[in-house]
Amino acid sequence: MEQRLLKVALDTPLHTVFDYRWQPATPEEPMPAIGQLVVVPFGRREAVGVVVGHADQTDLQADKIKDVIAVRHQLPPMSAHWLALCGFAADYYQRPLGEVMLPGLPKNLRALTTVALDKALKALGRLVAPKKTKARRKTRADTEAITVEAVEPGPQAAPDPLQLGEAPPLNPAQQQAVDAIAGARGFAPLLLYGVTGSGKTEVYLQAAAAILRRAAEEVAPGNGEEQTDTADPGQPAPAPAQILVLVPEINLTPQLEGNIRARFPHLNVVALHSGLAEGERARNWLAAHLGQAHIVLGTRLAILSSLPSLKLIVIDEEHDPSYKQQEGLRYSARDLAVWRAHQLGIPVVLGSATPSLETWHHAQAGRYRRLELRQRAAQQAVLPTVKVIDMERDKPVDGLTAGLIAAVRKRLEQGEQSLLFLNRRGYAPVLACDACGWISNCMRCDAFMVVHRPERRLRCHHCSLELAIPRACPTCGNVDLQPLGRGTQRVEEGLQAIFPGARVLRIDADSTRLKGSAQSAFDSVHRGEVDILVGTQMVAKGHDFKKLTLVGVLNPDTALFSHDYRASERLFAQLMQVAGRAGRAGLSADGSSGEVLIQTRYPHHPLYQAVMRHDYDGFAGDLLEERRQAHFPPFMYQALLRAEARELDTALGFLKEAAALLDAPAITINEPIPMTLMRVANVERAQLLIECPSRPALQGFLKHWLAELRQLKTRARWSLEVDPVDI
DNA sequence: AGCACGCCGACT
DNA sequence: GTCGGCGTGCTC
Repeated sequence: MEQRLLKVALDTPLHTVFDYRWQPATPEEPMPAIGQLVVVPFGRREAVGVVVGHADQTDLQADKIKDVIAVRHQLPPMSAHWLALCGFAADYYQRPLGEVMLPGLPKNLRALTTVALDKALKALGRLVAPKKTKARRKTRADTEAITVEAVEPGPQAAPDPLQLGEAPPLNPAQQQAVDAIAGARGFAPLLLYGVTGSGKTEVYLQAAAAILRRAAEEVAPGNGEEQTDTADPGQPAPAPAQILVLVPEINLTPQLEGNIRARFPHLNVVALHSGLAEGERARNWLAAHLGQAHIVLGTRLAILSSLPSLKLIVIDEEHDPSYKQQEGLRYSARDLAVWRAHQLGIPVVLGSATPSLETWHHAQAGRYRRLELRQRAAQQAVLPTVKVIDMERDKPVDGLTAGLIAAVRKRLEQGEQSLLFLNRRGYAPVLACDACGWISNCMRCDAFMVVHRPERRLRCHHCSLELAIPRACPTCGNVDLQPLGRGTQRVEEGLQAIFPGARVLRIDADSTRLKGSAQSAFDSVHRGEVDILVGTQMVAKGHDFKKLTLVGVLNPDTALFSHDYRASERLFAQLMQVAGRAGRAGLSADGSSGEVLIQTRYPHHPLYQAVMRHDYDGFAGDLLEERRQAHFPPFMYQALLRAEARELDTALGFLKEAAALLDAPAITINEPIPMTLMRVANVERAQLLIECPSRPALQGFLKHWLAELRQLKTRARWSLEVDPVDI
């Protein structure tokens, strides 16, 4: 019997694919290929799905099967590799296939009409062509300037589209890294381990250049001659190779995007992240899918994009927590990148000054090759001096010790910039009544409402409930309510009082709520219009402030005693990262290197001691040993079953039932426990941790267990997270 | 998840 | 008499 049925993946939480009948509209219409997008009726509505298989029979009753409505023939089908990637992610994270495949597609491709899709396709056929001619014109001008002394190129010679912007010379360690990446054959996971400012970006750029160049030579051995016979003038030629560069947050790394575009002026570089407008996102996604884009620079979601000629994946700041999606399909873009590279047999570069312990462990075990950059690449730049200020001896006033104030004053006098880092936004984390003990609890969450003084509001950072700051205590009427502790707003206020003439700027989620305001804030720092910058982790990433020579860390101690065993790993990375902001451009006016001052009550804590020595190796070694002994990741694989309900007992009851359901050797099912933040927005939450030293054994168990769980009748909403990061 | 159907309370 | 609450059930 002829194959007339299509297996279609749809974006629904149902763990199945759906069968549809296909009838050609005309006798010539070809059967939709696997990977093709189709429109199908689904329940009362219509939906776009992906064809994942062909069949000629089904168990379903014939009258239940509906016809495919339309086939998106104008789009080439998704590649077998992309389908395999989605299949892996669906299996691994225990989610339906359609939930992996479809939410990652731009909305314009999932629309029921093709208007936006056709517009984007048309724009790509047109937009890229003029861009190319423009680039060529520029090339010709460059060539003329250079060829005055060089050999005159033949009049017919086409300009080399791979001609690159000027690349600075590499130091030996960088050169070795580039050679290792570009020279890799087959799957090659490489850890590029180098402190901030050691020139990792240059390694990415030159390795990318080498790979693109080699691919171009393989495609056209005739030394840059164009294949004119097959080329369709309206359709740009596919890129000989594609490079995917992942960054944690694109808005915080505009410099990288600028560097890539400047280095590869003749290549098609596209961005993929959630901040793009729909039209642009669709165009960029299509440029990648059609093979037109040479370089895709994106956030974690870009790992699920279609890249038919992918030859290299780079993950910058691979340790960054934002590579883990924290809702829906809770995937790790870093882990999927490694899988993808493995499946394609290509190199994947994991870059970091403070690698995740998982990656470090792989490198130590020899599974990942370690490439090390020991020195800062800029000639005068040296590592900043890190010191601790003992808050027991130098008591802070308004959160600032005399030592830190003196250091800031010195930088002011030298006309240099200071950055004060504090991971707490708002004015004060809690408002309290001295008289009766009332504190500003959120009425919907187990959390305090944070004082926001400029807005004169109390805000819950978990459910975003807002109230005006009460004028008097709601329980006893006392008018003297005290803000306890301090956030960035209060530090900003304190600094203004201490340094009345200084220009203080606060950068945090509150001050940059408006679109584009973060960029303009950073620009004003770059222009030297700011003396003292106060900020949360937003300021720790990416930015290279030339005049910044002092970094003060106000009170990082809380992370030392967190119940989350990953807190110290994160704190170390954060301190190293923010420390890297100091003195990137070179020496301070007084001849010293950049300076980092950490205010703490525990100056002898091993974590701070390691930061002072810039000793990631030692710190990571100790931490890994602790993890080994405590049977924590990366020596243990975990999954977390979460449940939430209006009543805590409903959630706990479900988890207890789940825990009793199946037993398996080597699988540890812990006691269900209420979550640290038990109640959010009036929903009670609890969780159950499952552990196993073998990843395949855990995977096998989860598959059966979840099938059973789906049979349970419960009022609790539940979800499973594989490889959880926040426990 | 959507989006239906379905069966009980307060409104014009 | 209708609007609408969200419980239950289905989607090829």
